[in-house]
Parts: sequence; structure tokens; C-alpha cells
Amino acid sequence: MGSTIKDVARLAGVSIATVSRVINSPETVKKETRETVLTAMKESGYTYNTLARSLSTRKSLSIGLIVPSITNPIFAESTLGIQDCANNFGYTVLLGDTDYDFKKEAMLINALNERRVEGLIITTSSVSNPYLKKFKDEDFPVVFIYNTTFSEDFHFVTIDNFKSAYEIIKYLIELGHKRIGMIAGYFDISDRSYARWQGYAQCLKDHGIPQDDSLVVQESFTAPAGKEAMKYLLKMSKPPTAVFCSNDFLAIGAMSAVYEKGLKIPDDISICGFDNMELSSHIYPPLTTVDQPAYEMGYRAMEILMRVMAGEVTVPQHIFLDYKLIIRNSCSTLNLFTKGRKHEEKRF
Amino acid sequence: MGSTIKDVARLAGVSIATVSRVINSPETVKKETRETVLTAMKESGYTYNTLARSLSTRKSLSIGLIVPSITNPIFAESTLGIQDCANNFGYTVLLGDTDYDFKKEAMLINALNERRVEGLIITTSSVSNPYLKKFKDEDFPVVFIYNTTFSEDFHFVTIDNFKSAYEIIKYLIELGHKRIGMIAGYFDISDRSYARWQGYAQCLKDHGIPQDDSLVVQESFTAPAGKEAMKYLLKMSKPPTAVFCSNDFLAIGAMSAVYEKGLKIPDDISICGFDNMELSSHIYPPLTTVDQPAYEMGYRAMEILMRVMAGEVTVPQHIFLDYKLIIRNSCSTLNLFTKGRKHEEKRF
DNA sequence: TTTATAATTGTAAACGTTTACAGTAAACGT
DNA sequence: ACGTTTACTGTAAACGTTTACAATTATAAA
Repeated sequence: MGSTIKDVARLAGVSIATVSRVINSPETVKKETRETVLTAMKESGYTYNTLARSLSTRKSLSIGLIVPSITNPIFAESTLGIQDCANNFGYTVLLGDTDYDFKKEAMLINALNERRVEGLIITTSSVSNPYLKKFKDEDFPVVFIYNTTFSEDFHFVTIDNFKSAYEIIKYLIELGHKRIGMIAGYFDISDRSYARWQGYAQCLKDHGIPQDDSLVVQESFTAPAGKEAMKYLLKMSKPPTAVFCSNDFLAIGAMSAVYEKGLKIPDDISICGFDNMELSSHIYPPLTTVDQPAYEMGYRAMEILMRVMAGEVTVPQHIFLDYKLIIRNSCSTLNLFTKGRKHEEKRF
Repeated sequence: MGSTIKDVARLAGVSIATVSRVINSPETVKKETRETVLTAMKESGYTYNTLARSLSTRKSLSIGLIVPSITNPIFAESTLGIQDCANNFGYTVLLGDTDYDFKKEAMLINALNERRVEGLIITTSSVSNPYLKKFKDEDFPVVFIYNTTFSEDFHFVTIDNFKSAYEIIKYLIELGHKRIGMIAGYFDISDRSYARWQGYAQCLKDHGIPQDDSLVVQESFTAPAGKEAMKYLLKMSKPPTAVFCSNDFLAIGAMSAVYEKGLKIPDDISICGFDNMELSSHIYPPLTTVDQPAYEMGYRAMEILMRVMAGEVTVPQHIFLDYKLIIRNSCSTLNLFTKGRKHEEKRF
């Protein structure tokens, strides 16, 4: 138990160097000795010490991953993609969850540095933080995922949050909706949510629909929050006829608020989300949303990170993956008559 | 950049030992020198090297966590609990996802050993694997979560899967159901699913309801799988009037199959799940399920692991956390007349 | 054979810490 | 002033690897 290269060497009657060699370049050691070493390893119950290797080679063969919430299947999926890719290269990924707290984020980055990760994949909750500059200065390998705010200096892989939001709002408008609300994740915590709002706002503007700020409410990215937000929206004197949620969690929460009021989706109100998590196609009614390729997002990011770490790539990589509007049954054409009546009935 | 304790020492004009001391036991070094060292650290951009510490002290201050699927919010939640607790003790957690593949599981365990984790929290997908014996023999600190099959030798924290399943089936029976199906996760991969099935079977037996094996179908733990399974069940000549799913994912998938057939929940068929993930209360209809305290599961497991690693505890800890039957609106009393009619209408 | 070359192995320093031990300086008691 | 304790600091070995270099042995060429 707990045997080292030294023990193996003694047992096999060779030097520690050759033991090291049978581990790292077996072809350079004579077959016979290689085999005695191998059996010596078995017998002594040797297990390799990655830590010592890292110290000696100054390569940890590990990268850090920082996500806002591993509980969100989008990030969980990406994690899988990252891990799969990393493993292909013999790398381990060290995961940290920030809970959308940038203080925690900074601490995690520090912890990962102390563990000598060779690179970082991160979706940051605070796009304008000091350590970002530091990454740049020390040109430490970092690739951002999901974030959309760094156009210039950094590597990132993401989707076009602005355009995708624009597109889904356009779809809503084409269905006849004019009074369109938005339940957004907090802008200061999620640049994606902000970008989606921008798409929302621009699209309204382009279609001559006046913007009503009281129709957009910021919340945390959870179903309960979506529910609360929707309750608020439904209580308005002139509630929206459709609402765009910047996340499927919010959308599902919003839907439940609608049901609790005894209204129907999409007949009485249209709701759409963002992310297309697996569950969203199975709920009732199936949720209209925009699909992000979460697994691929992670995989691609890791690929790029590998190339950056290898020094093969120096100019900032800006990858926009394809998103896709997924039209299901949670949005319908506006029927002014019904909507008006129903709402009034309910309100008084 | 990349400065070491040695650089700091030189810069501050002290020995590396004192630098180490200001890091580990600042109170033992004179205030003045401490401060010069501290500023030297700043100036040289020193960042601590955990790897070297680990090598020297033979403590990695890290533990491994192995889950079947981080994409499942239950495991994600537990991960959070584990991480929070671990951080309180200055420990880092290294996460691995097995995708319910025990081959992958073995590889992960090995990888974690090479990284010299001091302990392991795991929900294993193969309860009867050789390395489990190894843990025992080498008495390596391991605590299992969610697994229910190790009554004797190991530490674990879980809920009583048998009893909880028994209870929810009893509830169904009290509602008048006799033809109760089950959509289960694969037994060979999930001992929990198997235990739940046992609870299901025992409860039927205790209530004099004959068991019909064609009513229980094993699947992977996903919504699409649940949907397929439900489709199969609905196609039977005598479909169940209620079905118990061993996971909320499966339940939600099952529900969508029901809707697609034009049937209503719970009027035409009752469905219940297991886990009580956050979303389950927000879907329509809100899902009847059993709640597992996922976060606490992780937190408690980590607490125990700490005590085991510290040698404070040697007799196997067997912790059963409280589960809770959560009755919502996806199950209703059996109405023989309606059910019969509707099914017949649909079938022909 | 002998020599040159290739294949195989060993020696020892290095990676960045911690820590037992020894040393020195300051403070205290008398 | 002295010895003694206390506070602080330095020296050097150790943790388990890798790797440049040297040394040895085997092989091929002459």
C-alpha cells in the first residue's frame, strides 16, 4: 500500500529512472526488464502519483471549469462535452460552481490557480472583472463559453444571443402579438440575458412596437422566480399577451403561474423560453424555445483551449455555434377577442 | 509571473522556511518580517503551489466525487452540498461523471487515486464490483450516497428507497388503483431503482394485488425513455390505470406520452415520480412524487467523510435521511367507468 | 578481433513545498 | 552582569516524480 517508484525499483532490482521509463516510454526499455518492472508494480500495489509528476514536469494536465450553476442542465451538458474532450487529451477537469456570485468566482479562480490548472473554461458572471485583464496580461489560456460580451481580446464560443432572441420575438410578432413581455435573468449577472433583452428590444423597435419597460422583469434563473415574475405580469392592468423568458426554467415557472390563474397556454397567453433543455419538449404544452448546442459548446471550447495551451493558436477565436428556433405548442396566434374577454373575466 | 517561495525569500531577504511560515503559521513570525514577506509576495506575483504542498505533506486536501449523471438535478444538487461542506474544511472536490457506465466508473476511480484524493463519495452503478472490496481492504475512506445495497461494511447516506416506494404505491392503492405499472430505471445499473421496485412489488402483494410483470418496464433514466415506456404501456390490451416512475424524468416523459395520446392526467391515468426535482412542482399537472433531500444528502456525506478521513469514526455509518411523499395533482382516485370507456374509445 | 554505434540503464539534480532541528537574538529573572 | 528562557529564523532533508547526462552493455561494421 502506498508504494512509490522507489519501492518498485528496489523490488525489480533496477533504478528509479527505468521504472519511470516503463511508465512513460515503455518502448525504450528492454522487454525483459520492462516485464519485471511491471510485475513489481503489481506486487507492490503501486499507484502512480500525478501530483509528483506535475511538480516535476510543471504540467498539471488539468484545466479548470467554472460555471454559474451546475444545476442548470445546460451547464451540466457542457461540462460533459468538456470532460469528454479533455479526457481524450489526457486532461482532467476541475469543476467549480459560482452560484452566479462573482466573489465566489474570484475565489474559485484563485483556488484553481493554486492547483496549477493549465487553462480555464469559464462562463463568467461578471464580465468586467479585474482578473479578466490579468488573464490577458499574463496571457493565461482561457476560453469563455456562453458569454457574449468579449468581442475583442478573448477566445470564446457561444451563440448569437442577440439574433436568436430577435428571431423568437419576431416569431411572436408574426403571430400577431404586440404586447410582449420578457422575464429575464438579472442583467448584471448574465450578459447573455442582457443580450437577449437587447434582441427583444431591437425587434420591437424595428416593428414599430413601442417599448414598455414595465413588461420586462429581471429575476434569478429559476422556475420559482419565473412563477413570481409571471404572477406580477398577470396582475398588470394590461398584461402581455406573450412573454419571452430568457431561460426554460423561467418559462416553466411562468407557465405554472398561468395555470394557477386558471388560464390556458397558448390560448390565453403565449410563452416561450430559451435553452431547449431536454425536459422542455416533454412538458405540456411542449415549450417553444431556442436550442443551444450545450454539449458541443463545451466540446468545442475544450478543443480550442487545447490548441491555445499548445501555443498553436494566438489570435482570439470567436466561435458562434448554430442556435435553432424550436417551435412547439406554447405560443399561438393572437386572438384579440378571446384574450381580452378572458383577461377581464379573470381580473375582476 | 510563476514565482516561487524561493523567489519571494530572496526578494524579502529571508529563508524559504520563513516564507512558508508566513503562509502556514503567520503568528510565529515577527510582524516586520511577515510584512516584508507579504509585500515581496505581492511584488513577485507569487501564487501558492498546492501540488508541491500535497507532495510534501502527503495530503492532497481533495476528495473525489463520482456520480452517474451530473445532468440529473438530484446529483447536481448533491454535488453542491458536497462542495459547500468540503470548502468549509478547505477541501476541493474532483468530480467525475460515469454516465452509468461501470467501466468508466473504474477508470475514474483510478484517475482519482492517481490524483491522491484522500477520500471518495460515490453513487456507484455497480454495487458488486471488485474495487469495492479493495476499498474495504485498504480501508480507504469512502462514503456512498443514494446507493442502498451495502448494509454492512460501508458508510452510506441515503433514503429508504424500499419504504418510500412502498408508501407511494400504497397511496395509489388507496386511491382505488389495482392495475399499477412501473417505469423503472435499469435494475442492473441502479440499485435504488431495484429497491423501489421491491417496495412496489411488496406493497402490491401486501394488498392482495396480483403482480403482472408485463406492467413493469426498465429503461434508462431519461424523459424520452419514459415516454417510450409509457407508449408501450398504453398500447397494452389492459393498460395500467396508474404508473409509478422511479424518477421524475421518467414521469415527465411518461406524461408527455399520455398527452400525445389525447388522454388526460390524472383523469385518465395517474402518474407519479420520484426525486421531487424543482421543476416537478411547476409542470402541469404538478407531479406527485417523493422528495429526496439532495443537497443535504451531499452535505451529510461529506461531513461523514471528513470524520472518517480524520479517523474519528470507524464503525460503518448508515444514515437514512427523511424522504417525503409529495402529493400534488398527477394522481387521482380511480373512476372505473370513465377509464374503461376512454381507453376503449382510444384503442379501437 | 577491434572499433564504432546503438540500445539500455543508472546517477543525480530538479520541481516547490514542509518541517525537524539547530542556531541566533532578544527578553527575562536574579 | 549572568544564565535561562523565549521568540524568531535558517539549514537541509524529504515528498515522488522526470530527465539530462553519463555509464554500461549489446550489436554491427570492419
